[in-house]
Amino acid sequence: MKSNSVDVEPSALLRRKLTAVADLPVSSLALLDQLSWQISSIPPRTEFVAEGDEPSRCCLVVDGMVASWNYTQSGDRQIQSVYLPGDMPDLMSLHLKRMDHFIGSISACRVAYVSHEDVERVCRTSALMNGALWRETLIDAALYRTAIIRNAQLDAAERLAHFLCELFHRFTAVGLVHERQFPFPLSQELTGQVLGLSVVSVNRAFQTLRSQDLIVSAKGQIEILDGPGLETVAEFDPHYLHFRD
Amino acid sequence: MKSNSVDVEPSALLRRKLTAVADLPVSSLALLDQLSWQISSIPPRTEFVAEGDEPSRCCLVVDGMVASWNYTQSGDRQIQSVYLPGDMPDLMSLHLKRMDHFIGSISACRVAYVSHEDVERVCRTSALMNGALWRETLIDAALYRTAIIRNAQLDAAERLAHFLCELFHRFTAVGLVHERQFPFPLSQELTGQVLGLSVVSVNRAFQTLRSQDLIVSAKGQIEILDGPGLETVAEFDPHYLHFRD
DNA sequence: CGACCCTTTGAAAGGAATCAACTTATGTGG
DNA sequence: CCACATAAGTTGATTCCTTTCAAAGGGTCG
Repeated sequence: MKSNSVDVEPSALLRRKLTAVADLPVSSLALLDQLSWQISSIPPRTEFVAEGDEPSRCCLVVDGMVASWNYTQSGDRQIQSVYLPGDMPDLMSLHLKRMDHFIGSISACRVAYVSHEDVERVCRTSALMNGALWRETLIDAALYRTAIIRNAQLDAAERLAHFLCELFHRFTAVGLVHERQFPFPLSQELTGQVLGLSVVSVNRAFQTLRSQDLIVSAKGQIEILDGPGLETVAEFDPHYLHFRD
Repeated sequence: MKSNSVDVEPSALLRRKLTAVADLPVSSLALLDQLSWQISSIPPRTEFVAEGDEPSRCCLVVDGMVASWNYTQSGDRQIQSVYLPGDMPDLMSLHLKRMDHFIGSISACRVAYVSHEDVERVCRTSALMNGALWRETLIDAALYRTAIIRNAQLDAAERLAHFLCELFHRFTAVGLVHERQFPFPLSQELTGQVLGLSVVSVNRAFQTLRSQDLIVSAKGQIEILDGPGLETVAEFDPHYLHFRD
């Protein structure tokens, strides 16, 4: 029986994520066991961190999909990034006191909270862990940079293709891809808010990719039929994800 | 006589920049004097860090304007961000070994190089300095996030207005605004590569802002005639820059 | 079964890209 | 100091992609 959930133990999940990017010694990784987590279940489409907040804790996505966004004056929402299990959407709050954006759930999800104090203690104890967490925030930044390029240089179908390639690689890194399928809980409306497109354009972009037999989408899942083909359409180069291998 | 150059002493410049964002004790800031800098003059429009590089040093912009970019397969260039005096464009190379983008000069400029070793020593010595440098990379990330929103949600003139507001605030923070004027060495072509617009659209966006008496542009300088008006057009909220005050 | 959300489709309107040309600086060498 | 070359800014006309508007299906769930 395949499953889209992962190890519920937050420290183990984080260990896995950090290891996907860099080779850390066991002695450093063991420090993660000193972190005290508090697990919380969150309904779909719920903001749980708001712009202007000054959090005293960070969260780790355990399950489901999380996103960060902002609003324009006309009330439109622009999603900046999505976060998968193993990601820490507000790790930046460790050093930027005031949130400059919102964070919320896309699907129903579970997040694990850890106090800034705990994280800071780990960082002070181990320069390697300090570096590893810093690196996580730098990879987030690399994703943002790539989103800038994606939205500026690619047309609707290419943009969607690129986004799906990114998700495929990121889900693969945390072991959530089964038979070339991964969770895709975003409605076309929300997908549009990620890609800077209207719902109508997203719908037609999906049709384009489906008609080229690149993907199949059904029931909140995406199946990649032709990975290389999709990456060609998207001009996708996974280097910016900074995964090992 | 007004001047657009700043203190040439890199450590002093960096101190000023870090202080614009957080209140650091003198004892921590003194550590910056331990950094050994090597100053280099760079001609305009010169790539000095390439995608794929694995730098062993970081650079600090001393003078002029620097940018980071990538190329599409068709050879188009997309600029991700611009860097002003006091900024460290490749600070991320400290923890991301491989560059996923290019860095180069817009105008003629001077940069000061410092070895990763030196920076790492300062980070190990002081948790506060470690946090301050980490924060710098997080603010870069906040700029990227805002660029995503800017490019997705604003039309041509609004986008340009937003970009100019950002530059105005950032130049102000390092003391390079005189009589509401700041350096703007970007051609309209390059401005388009920042904003995801064609030259023609940039040209018309400038005309729009000028015709509304919001700005004047001349000789590589921008003068803000109506700051509040410009910020209204751009829906600009400076919180994302995370400056103190 | 109906309410609701999401997806899909068609037609029209709009903003930006593209193409092409012209003007205005900047700069170099004869 | 002018002739010429080159880069940057400006303008108009056309094309194209995406948005917007409007409405019709399709699925889910109380």
